[in-house]
Amino acid sequence: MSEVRTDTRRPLSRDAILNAALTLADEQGLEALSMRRLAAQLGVEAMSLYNHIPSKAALLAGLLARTLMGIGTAHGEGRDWSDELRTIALATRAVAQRHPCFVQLLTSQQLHTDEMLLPVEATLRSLHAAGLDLEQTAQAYQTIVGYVVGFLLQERSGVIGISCCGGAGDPPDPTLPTPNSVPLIRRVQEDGTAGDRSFEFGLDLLIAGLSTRLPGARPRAVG
Amino acid sequence: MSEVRTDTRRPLSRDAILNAALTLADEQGLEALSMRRLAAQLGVEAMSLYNHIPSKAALLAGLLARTLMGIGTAHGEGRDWSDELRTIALATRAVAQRHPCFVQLLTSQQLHTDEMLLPVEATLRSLHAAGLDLEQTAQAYQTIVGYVVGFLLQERSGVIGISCCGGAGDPPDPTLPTPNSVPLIRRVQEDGTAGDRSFEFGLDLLIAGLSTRLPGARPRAVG
DNA sequence: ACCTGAACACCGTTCAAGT
DNA sequence: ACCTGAACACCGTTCAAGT
Repeated sequence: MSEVRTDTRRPLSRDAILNAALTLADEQGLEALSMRRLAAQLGVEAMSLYNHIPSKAALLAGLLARTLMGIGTAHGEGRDWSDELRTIALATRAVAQRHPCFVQLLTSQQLHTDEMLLPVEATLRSLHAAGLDLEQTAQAYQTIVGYVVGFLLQERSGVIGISCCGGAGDPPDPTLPTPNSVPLIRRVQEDGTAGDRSFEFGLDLLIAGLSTRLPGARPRAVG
Repeated sequence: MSEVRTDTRRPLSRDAILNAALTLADEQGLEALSMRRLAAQLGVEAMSLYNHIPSKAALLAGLLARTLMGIGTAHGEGRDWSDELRTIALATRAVAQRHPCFVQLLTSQQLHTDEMLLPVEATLRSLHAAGLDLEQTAQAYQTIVGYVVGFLLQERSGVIGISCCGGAGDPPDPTLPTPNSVPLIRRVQEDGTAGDRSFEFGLDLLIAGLSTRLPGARPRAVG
């Protein structure tokens, strides 16, 4: 309203842009995040953003890096590598629950900047330091991360899986379209997919399997 | 050249459109698939497509349904449910290798039409018929599909994981940008991620775990 | 019935101009 | 140094018009 209180309108930094972008993507979905809409939200013209961020791809990379940081490093939080893997898996799921756009962010771009690779590096280091050799480290990482991301994809936005049509999309048809074409899916849905329990079920299955197959476990990394 | 041989230019059906779209997406990447470019490839104007396909979303749904069909149903191909799960997992990976755009197709939209849900239904039926109850069926399905899709995401296009920066994107920087910021990732990459072996390692880990935890296995479904 | 041109409301991004 | 308007090359989609 009044152009006297210019103090309230903050000076538009890269950080402020990332903040606004993240809440916009979380609340309205990643597909609603356009440079023009983001600028409008910040009370500024679209082209002003390019003074702080080189491209939209860089913006998305920044969002992914920022959310990835929320996973943490789990350094020394577990007594052995399997505890650390478990901690990281649960932390990843927590981030996905805190930020609805996280999984889509993660699965729609490469981890090509060092900033985004840091959490990966930290996890690998944590496994390696716990006593796994290079191949075992890669194996454990790849298996667990595969499971976690795949599960989250099913959980969020109903992609792939069975989850009850929830997520970003609108309900496909209020009136059941074809009543009995896929009956078992409906029954499984009505039975209810037990989210937390189901996630930890598979997670513990994997970790237990890895523990018996990868002998390198050590009680505590010294130094 | 000659407008006499109109016979060679096929009459543009939904099927021909899907075929052209799939090869375009496989060869140039899903982000290169636009209605206008697809039409140009078919020697037609963009708006002509709307006579056969209601929207771009429907086009993508059709592509996903078509590629999903390639997984097959694995009905009676395995001796028990764990063999059937294994068959489905390997078939899914085979589709991903045959169609570079498959994983992106799968992780970027919901399975909201019955056409796309049919392979899921077939898999569930196969598990249920093998002796698992409803909750066990959901559990086994969710765990395996999570792992498979997550692994494929890492494998294709270097999303998430460690894989050697390959995939749809161009190499981020020929001159190594920051030589020692993420040293362990580089070492793991150079060590080489053993694709097939790594996939089956985790897969068998999961299936073995499921086998011991889900007691409902039966040697052969009767009828 | 099927194809088309023009048009609409959006995109990301560049660039010369403003302050 | 930072913001802006106009412009460019793209999108998906509608609609009235052609055959």
